[in-house]
Amino acid sequence: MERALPQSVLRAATDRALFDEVVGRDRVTRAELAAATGFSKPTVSESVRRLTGGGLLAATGPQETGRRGRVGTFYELGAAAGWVLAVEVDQSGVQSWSADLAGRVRHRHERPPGGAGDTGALVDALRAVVTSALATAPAGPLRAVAVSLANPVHPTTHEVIALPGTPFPEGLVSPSAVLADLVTAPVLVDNDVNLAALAEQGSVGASSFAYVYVGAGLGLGLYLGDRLVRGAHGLAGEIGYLPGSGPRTLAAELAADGFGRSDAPSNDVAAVLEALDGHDRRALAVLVSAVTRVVASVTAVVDPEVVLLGGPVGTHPTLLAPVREAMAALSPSPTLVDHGTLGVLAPLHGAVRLALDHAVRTAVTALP
Amino acid sequence: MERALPQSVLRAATDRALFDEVVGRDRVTRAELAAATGFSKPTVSESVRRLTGGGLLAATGPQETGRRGRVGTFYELGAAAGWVLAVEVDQSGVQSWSADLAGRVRHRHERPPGGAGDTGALVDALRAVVTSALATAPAGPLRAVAVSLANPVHPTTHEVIALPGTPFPEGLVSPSAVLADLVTAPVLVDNDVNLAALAEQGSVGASSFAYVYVGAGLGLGLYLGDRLVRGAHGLAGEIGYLPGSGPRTLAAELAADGFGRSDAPSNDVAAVLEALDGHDRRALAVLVSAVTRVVASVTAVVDPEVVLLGGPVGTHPTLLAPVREAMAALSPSPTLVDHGTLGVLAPLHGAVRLALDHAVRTAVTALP
DNA sequence: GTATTTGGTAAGGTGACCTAACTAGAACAT
DNA sequence: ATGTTCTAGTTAGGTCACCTTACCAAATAC
Repeated sequence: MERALPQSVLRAATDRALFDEVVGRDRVTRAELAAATGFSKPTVSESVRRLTGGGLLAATGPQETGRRGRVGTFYELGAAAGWVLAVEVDQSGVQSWSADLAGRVRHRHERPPGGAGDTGALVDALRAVVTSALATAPAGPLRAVAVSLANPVHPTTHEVIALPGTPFPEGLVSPSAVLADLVTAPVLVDNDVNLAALAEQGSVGASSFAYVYVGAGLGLGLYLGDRLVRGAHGLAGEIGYLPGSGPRTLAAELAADGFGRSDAPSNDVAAVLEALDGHDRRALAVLVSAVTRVVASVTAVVDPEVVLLGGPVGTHPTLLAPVREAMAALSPSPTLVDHGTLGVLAPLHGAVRLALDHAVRTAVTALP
Repeated sequence: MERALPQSVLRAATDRALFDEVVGRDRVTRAELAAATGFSKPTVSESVRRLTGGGLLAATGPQETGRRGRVGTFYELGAAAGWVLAVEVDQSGVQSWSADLAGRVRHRHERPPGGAGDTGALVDALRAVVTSALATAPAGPLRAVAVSLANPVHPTTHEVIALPGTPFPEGLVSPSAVLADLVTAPVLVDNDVNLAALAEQGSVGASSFAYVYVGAGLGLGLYLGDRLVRGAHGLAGEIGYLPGSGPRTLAAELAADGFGRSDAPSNDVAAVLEALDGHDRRALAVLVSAVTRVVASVTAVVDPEVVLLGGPVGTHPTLLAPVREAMAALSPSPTLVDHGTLGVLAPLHGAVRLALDHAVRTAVTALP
């Protein structure tokens, strides 16, 4: 057995807490930090010295304060603290956000999709987007890249997992390999729905949380006990494989119910939305039944505090009320069901959060 | 924000690691501990001094060693380190195990069940069992009591949750209230299937693990990322509420399929087992379909490394092969499906583990 | 101009860990 | 039998991350 807790984790935790506090408040003095975090003034001074030394924080000019005594030195996020890059890769192309370490998005870039199944075009677009992002890089080092991918990803190897009938076969690339020569920062890769869940969880704040995505594919992101649940093989949330009402999977039944596309193994989102907008009662019934199956399954298995519906179909306004009603009749758990609020941007928000967390954690542990 | 990590967590972690190492090896010298854990010899001596001072460890006589140099002082679990009490309360009565802090069971007690729905008899039996256990108490203080209950339990309040149609209505008692005047140690209460999962997980060692119980009731225990998942409202694993093939829940469908008892809202285990033993093809098909629905749902939602089947019906030998086959056809995840090995004793084993963990953790943090 | 209030530093202490160098005691070699 | 060699454990002293207490510094209030 190895050392359980090296002494330095204390220091890293302190530095992290103070850094987060500064970022959360924009501009603070050390005295305010001490009062807010409970650390002693000398400890705060020591930690802030490390953080400014590493460039993560910077002293700023004095500030008019209504208060009485001496005006203190204010600190804020360092100008060259660095940045993170969030990239989303899906059927609608490649999109990136460059954000500073406070999570503020500075630049956006995108490229249209190549043809369906055209992996070469996708790789080119990914490299082009990252190249543009690097060309307009904010000050300071790039500390982490997080890539959102519309395919399952292995939790430890970051290898993309090929499933039979994936709606996004061109996405079977290894972003870390593709970007290896462009970028030295660590490249984190995760499933788009997992990242959307991470983002929506951040808005809701529930520590036990599920995000159900209904669009071209069916997906689920789970956040339990302050951690994203990715599954032993990266296949947690692959709810297309939930059992349907027959012997087939839910995804297969939806396809057989006339929601599949003829040109790809995914749902025909446009057709579904049209049917819902036109108050097609059969379409509504089928979708409500499918979404209810998903929500009921998740509730029965992990009993989250909140379930949010997302994706172009999941956020359709006609869906929520009947699903809630069906759940109330079916399940004894008072789990809340609602719409997600971040829309198509959820995965990018989640990627920023993932990259940020990694960036700050490593930066803080590497301090002098 | 409060202090993130008090310095003393380091000490507690060290003491805990060394205590566990001693328990795991029976008798060890400090030098061996230092080598095995990576702590320095002075640190080990210091920690062992605290642990012996608190009675958790004790020095033992010298031991023949084939080695060359000086013979060291051997340490083992202290004679008066204390004990924990695991209690199971279900339809077959009340049963208790008294175990020392190494988890070795020292005494067993039990009482037959009262009549169905007779809460008064149940309370009496519970108090009688605990009274007997206290009468034959091992040396040292009782450090924790864990109660396994065949009903869902709220994760933080330990309140038992009443579900409509529970097969065990007489279990709607608060064990901590019932035992308050008998016992001063903390009383932990948890669902029997959760505890069974904890126990089976300990045998298997997978860090992402599900336990499916099929008996009078349907239940699921989940262990993800080194933690038991209890759900926001204590209803995680209530898989009777999974959607079935129709609009009803799986439990309702099983009942409608002729497996329900006329005298209680639960499955007729004797009838099911008889049907399976008699190679009743329809019964087998219905059960395989139901169990497959459960395993497939769990796999699709959380993708565990291993799923074990437990309970009188779940461990029936005719079930495993067809369920595995159906899963292979249905799910892309290479999740392993197997039988649990602890049988009806799983919840008691789990209760011991739960009580032990709590006992050792608190004992170690309270050291001088 | 002095009192008050607030920001920050200096000095010194504590607890949990470390390494290096020692003593204690047994087994083996000659 | 006596020294060598090996293992167990202690002592001494260092480091690191935190703490408290006391002080200095600089602003506003009166």
